[in-house]
Amino acid sequence: MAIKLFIVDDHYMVIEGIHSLLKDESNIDWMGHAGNAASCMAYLKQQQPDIILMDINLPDTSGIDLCKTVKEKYPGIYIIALSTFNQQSFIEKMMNNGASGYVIKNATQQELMEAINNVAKGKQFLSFDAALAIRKQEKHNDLPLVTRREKEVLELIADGMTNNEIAQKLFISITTVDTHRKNLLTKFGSRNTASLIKTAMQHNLI
Amino acid sequence: MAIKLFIVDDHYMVIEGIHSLLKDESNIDWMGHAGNAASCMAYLKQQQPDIILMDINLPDTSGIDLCKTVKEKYPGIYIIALSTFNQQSFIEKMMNNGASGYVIKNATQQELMEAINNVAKGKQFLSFDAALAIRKQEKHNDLPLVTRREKEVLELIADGMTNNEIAQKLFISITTVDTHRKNLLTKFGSRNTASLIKTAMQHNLI
DNA sequence: TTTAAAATCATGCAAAAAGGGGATAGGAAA
DNA sequence: TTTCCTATCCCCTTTTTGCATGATTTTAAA
Repeated sequence: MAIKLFIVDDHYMVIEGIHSLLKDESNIDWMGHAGNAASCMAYLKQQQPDIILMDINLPDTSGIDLCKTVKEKYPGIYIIALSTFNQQSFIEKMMNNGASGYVIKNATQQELMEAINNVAKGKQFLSFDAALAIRKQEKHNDLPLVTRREKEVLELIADGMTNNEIAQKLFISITTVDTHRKNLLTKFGSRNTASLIKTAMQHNLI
Repeated sequence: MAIKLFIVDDHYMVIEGIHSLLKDESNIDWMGHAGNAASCMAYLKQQQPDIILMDINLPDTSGIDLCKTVKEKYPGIYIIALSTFNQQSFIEKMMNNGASGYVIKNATQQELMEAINNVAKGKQFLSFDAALAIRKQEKHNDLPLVTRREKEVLELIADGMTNNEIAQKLFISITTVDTHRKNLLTKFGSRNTASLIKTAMQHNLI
């Protein structure tokens, strides 16, 4: 029985590339493609594939959110995340949202087929590079753990507010805001606000 | 006479996609591909294509830098930038570095061929979306114009250095650094360093 | 070559942040 | 229960910024 495959990606060249890679595979039933989250959901109302290859960057909703939505409504569909980047945070988020695999867009035909076949059997599959990225992240876990309140304060700092203004906005004392600020500096290993904001943004925390 | 075409892109699926799109075109001579800047330069020592389709994001050097290098050594080769994003800054940088065209990766076969044919004749070509992005940017030019020195100072600020340290590093007076800082704040309309760094990063200036 | 912009330098003051030291209360986990 | 974490609060000192208001010299463009 052929595996029914559907693709969500806004890049025509990528769709064409995958199609070209898989067109000679007898056990793949190419169902078509969608260029954004909305038309993907519309398609799923009509037909359900076995596996969706889903790009992380979509023009409307992000692939990460779409993945969650699809899995909620159609838990039987397996999803393989597609991405240009093997960024730990993306991989994690997709897997947490129910994806069964993660393949980087420079994967070979063999790698892609391996991913599809594994996932079709209910297994998980991570690209070699993706697995590497995850392991690297596990080793030196350098993204600081900020608490809810700290993140809140961090965002207000980034918006240009002073401790005083933040204190008024959050109905807490200036000294409390100052403490959070100091803790943020310590956690990020930053010397001052400027480098704090920079590294926080690099970690996508703002 | 067929147009000799070479591709630099680190994503196998994209290469396969383009290959698939162009394989039936009689006036395209597919010369092969490179997955990074280094192997592209190595290839060019042996043979020179007429046109290079060049991805902006490469694993080693960025496509923006590679474009400049190639045009310096082989000014006769036309370069078409390939990108997932139609970000004004990327488009501008590539064109400034000698690229003749900019095509987004969701371009159709027709659009791609139009780009190649135009560029082969020495003309310029921008994807519809890319042209739109450029025009949009020209209209409400909200990204502040920072001078070389200001940008230099900005980056050092983002690295957590104080005015004093920056002054020592750049061999200028503290008051000069302070002036640059003030001008940056004014240009960005920021209230303080925190929001300055945030908006600067959002504009990809850091 | 004239003009405009960029880069350089200065003084003084008020506001804010950085860095040091602590303290208390509540909740979750061990 | 005790320990750890989070969130809250306070005092003090020094450093750094932010803001105002000036000026001179390169450098680039018209």
